[in-house]
Amino acid sequence: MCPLPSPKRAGRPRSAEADEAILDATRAALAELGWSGLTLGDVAARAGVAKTTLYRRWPGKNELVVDAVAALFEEQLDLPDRGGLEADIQGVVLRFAELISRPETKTALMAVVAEATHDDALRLRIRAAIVDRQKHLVLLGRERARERGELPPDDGGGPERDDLIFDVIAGAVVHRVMVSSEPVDPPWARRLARLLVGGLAGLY
Amino acid sequence: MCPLPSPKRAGRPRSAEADEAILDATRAALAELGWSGLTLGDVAARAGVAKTTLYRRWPGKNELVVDAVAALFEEQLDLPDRGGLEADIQGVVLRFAELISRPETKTALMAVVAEATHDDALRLRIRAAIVDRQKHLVLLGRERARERGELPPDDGGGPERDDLIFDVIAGAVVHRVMVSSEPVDPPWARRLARLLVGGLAGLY
Amino acid sequence: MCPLPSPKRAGRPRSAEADEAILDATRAALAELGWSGLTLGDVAARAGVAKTTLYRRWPGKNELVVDAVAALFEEQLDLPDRGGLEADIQGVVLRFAELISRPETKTALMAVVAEATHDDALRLRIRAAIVDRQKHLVLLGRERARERGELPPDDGGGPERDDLIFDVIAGAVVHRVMVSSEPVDPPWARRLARLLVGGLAGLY
Amino acid sequence: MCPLPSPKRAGRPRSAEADEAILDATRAALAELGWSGLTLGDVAARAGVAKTTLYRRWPGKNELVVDAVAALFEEQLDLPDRGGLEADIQGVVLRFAELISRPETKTALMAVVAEATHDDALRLRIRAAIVDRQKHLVLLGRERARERGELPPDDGGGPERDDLIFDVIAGAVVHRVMVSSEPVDPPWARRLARLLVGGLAGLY
DNA sequence: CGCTAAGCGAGACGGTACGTCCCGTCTTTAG
DNA sequence: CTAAAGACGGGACGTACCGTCTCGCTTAGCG
Repeated sequence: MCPLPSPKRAGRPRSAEADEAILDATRAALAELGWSGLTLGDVAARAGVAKTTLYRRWPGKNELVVDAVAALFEEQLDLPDRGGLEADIQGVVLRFAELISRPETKTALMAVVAEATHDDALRLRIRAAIVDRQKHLVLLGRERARERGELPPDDGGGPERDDLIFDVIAGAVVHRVMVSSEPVDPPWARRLARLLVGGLAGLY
Repeated sequence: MCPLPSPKRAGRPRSAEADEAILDATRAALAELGWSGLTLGDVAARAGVAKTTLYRRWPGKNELVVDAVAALFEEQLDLPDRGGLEADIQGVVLRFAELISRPETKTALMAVVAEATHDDALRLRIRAAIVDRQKHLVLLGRERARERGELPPDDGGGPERDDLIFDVIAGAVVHRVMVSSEPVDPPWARRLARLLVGGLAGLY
Repeated sequence: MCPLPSPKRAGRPRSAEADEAILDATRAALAELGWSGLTLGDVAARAGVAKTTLYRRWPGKNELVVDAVAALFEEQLDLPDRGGLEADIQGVVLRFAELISRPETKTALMAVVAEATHDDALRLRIRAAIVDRQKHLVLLGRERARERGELPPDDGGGPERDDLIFDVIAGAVVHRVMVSSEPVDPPWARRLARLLVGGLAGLY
Repeated sequence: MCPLPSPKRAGRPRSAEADEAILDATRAALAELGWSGLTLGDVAARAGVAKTTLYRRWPGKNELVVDAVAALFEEQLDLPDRGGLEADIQGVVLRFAELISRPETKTALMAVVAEATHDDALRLRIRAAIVDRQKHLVLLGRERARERGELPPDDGGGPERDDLIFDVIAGAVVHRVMVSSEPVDPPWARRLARLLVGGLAGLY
């Protein structure tokens, strides 16, 4: 993922345990203290690792947190086929909500996105590690809908439509959780899914 | 607005110019340095004011920034009637996008929301100063649509529907600007509006 | 001595107690830990002071230690008249030895002199704060000897003779204490004094 | 000399080139950076050697520097007979001055002596490697003077007199070079020699 | 002649101190 | 009582070295 030194190196190799311990400690500290309370010295102490070891791998708080959070998104790439577009959307919504409602992601995601407004490299990292993985789920759902005939086949409309539907789903979930501070429960998810299914018909 | 109005006080009164200078300096510093680069000492220096003066009025960075950004939302409460639901939604979307695309809001909004995950008072302040004002626009648009007969009259469905449509609109805009880093231009706004108008029909 | 800001200043004035506490703590830490074990953070903690307070007054370890040690030399400027040149020299020797044999000076003096080989400002500081005060005693003794007629009056021989006798006395004492690690006791001092008195006769 | 000679060892023997390269690099780094700027990592890099190689031979900075400097004193053990006590003293003085005025010795000697105030083993090492070699010269000069009849034969006065004259000569030279920062040139050396010859007459 | 024990380079490791920056509070003088 | 100025105690920062360790690779000598 992030620390990818050249495959064959002289000297003592980096400890893989340390990597894992640091990321675990980061998530724990985030959940406990929040973004602004997160201290790299504290993370190092929790991980039983020297501060230098941490800085050898990540340039700073932002990048570390992105990787720590990204790990949570890593294996969530699949989604059961629920048999219909509306049900699939509802599933995606609940999956998103589950991930971003965890205490460690809730406090971290917005903060790193805020930092990314002044840091292009960070933005790319976030996109590669988190956003694109979420997007994959949305596109997967649309593909299934096409195969089922619920949506017309790809007409070469380009990626704009991808972006629209992804921004709507992800944005709505994030906004509800973070700004409105309301839970994303199955009823809400179903209403959102119904709204989108109804609207998509008119778009294609 | 925010600094405790303290109706009757002895001694030299507080300078009103200072308030404005501080908020202006805060916005300038935000746009220039981003949230994490923002320093209260630096804001005070830009405003030509002592740090004490600043702390006398605001308890900390978070609250100051909320007020500084809220001022931008203050007079944007109205929206011309564009004659139809889809056009009105498009108008709201573009209005939102315009506000949160400014450099000072872009970097600040996400950051304070992130802080608010661990600070209830801050969350209330954000809601009162910013979110509710945005929400007002959305509700205003729905009311007009009802008056025009584009939507059925209020059936007492409660505030859930308000929350859904607001989270969808605001969330989509924020996500496109902040996460996808794509512009919210009239074509995109129109496609979003069409999606929602299509979907709303099925919800009511 | 060292922190001499302009006489009239805005803002809170620097604490004189802090100055004294820092210098005391420095001497204590020196005596306890030696030069290389001395830590500015530790000094600050002993003095009950923040590290920043310390750095606001002194640029680094070297300068702080010079001032801390110099304070010991400050009031040792006088010397009782023992009635004769040899006795006066013996007195000076014992006085020197007493000062540089203290644990805090013993470890510190050589170290700062070593640092001064690469730092001209430090060398000047040492000279002004410590060396010149020692030298004063030596010159005082020679003046008395002239008044007593033990030495011929000043023949305009210039400062070279001052330097010779001072380097010999101070150097011998320092070398015995630091390098030979032998005590400077009255018998040794008397033998040194006799050597010098005998030799001085031939020089003038 | 210093790296444990370990008469019989299995495995690959230690590189003798490395030893020399390390000591050379140490002297170069000392002259360039001074004591406090000297870094074992830097020495290793200059010597083209791994840090481990260095630590396998010396326990630390102090010991390494003592050995590096001592090498300079190693072959300076002899002194031409100048035909008289005063001339011999002058010769010794100039020889000392030459050695301790080099940039690498100037900065190193005082520093290791300062460290030795808290480290007995280091003090012994310094004495054996450096001080005793200097002392040998002084005693050699006195022996010659006795053979010439300039000084009375050894009356069993014990080593105290050795220590006195040695501390005076070495101390004066060191003090002039390090503290007074004045050159030890032939005129100064001659005046010091004359002072001592005159004084010694009265001591014996 | 091939084993084996040590040396060697490289560089990661846990740690300590550094000197700086900012925080939020305080103590001053001036108005 | 406010304001500007600036020192204060405190805490985190990111860096530099320390001295140790773990690697993969020589390199000698002994069996």
